[in-house]
Amino acid sequence: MFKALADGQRRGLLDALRERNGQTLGELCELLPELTRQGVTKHLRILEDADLVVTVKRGRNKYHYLNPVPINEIAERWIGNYERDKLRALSALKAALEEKP
Amino acid sequence: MFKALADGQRRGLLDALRERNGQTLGELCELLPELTRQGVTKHLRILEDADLVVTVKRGRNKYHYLNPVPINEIAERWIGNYERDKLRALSALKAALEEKP
DNA sequence: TTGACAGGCAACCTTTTGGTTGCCTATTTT
DNA sequence: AAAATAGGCAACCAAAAGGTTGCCTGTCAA
Repeated sequence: MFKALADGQRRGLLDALRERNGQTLGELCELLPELTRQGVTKHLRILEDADLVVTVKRGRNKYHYLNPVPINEIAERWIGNYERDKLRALSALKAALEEKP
Repeated sequence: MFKALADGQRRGLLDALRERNGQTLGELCELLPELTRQGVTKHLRILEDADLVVTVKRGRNKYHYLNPVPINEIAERWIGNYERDKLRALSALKAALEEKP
């Protein structure tokens, strides 16, 4: 899940879907001209496995939709925890840096 | 930055620092007994480069501190954007899935 | 001052990741 | 029915990530 987000081009795909949801593979390929269709497919597969995009196949097309749920989970569970400790960590950091050698 | 967070053991190190801030390399090594000291060092280097931990060297020890700032930035910039579109994306998703083939 | 302790550096190895090419299937369109 | 369109699958390849071993440098304590 973090791994899926760890690649810039994949984040780019998510951004593209955020701008216009429900794009097909071909449309998304146009946004990454430096990659082949299969390269894009692989990235989308990873995003799909991470449940960050969800797809609908209809006819010979496959439409890709952004799924905001798992990102929300990250925000709430992981980042939330660290946020909770934000001030404490910052003050500990400050204290450590201010101690005289 | 996302890459730094993409590894489970690195997230484990951050968790360890969240529990007790300012640990030395040796202490952190005890938390990952399956890795050698140098393995842990490499992970810490990556976290340091990503500015997720900050270190203070004193004497022969090096103390590691969690830096909550970049995580906060992720939460605000990246996740915030997607959050903003959360409802919109969800409804688009729902609409797409409900369309009859 | 000698030895032990904490950590750094560099070379090396293995697996994963990002990407490609080539071919195949299914749906449209004409 | 034929040709074009949209996508899937599998094998292969290069580069990067994760990890190891071996040795070297500082710092503290006996």
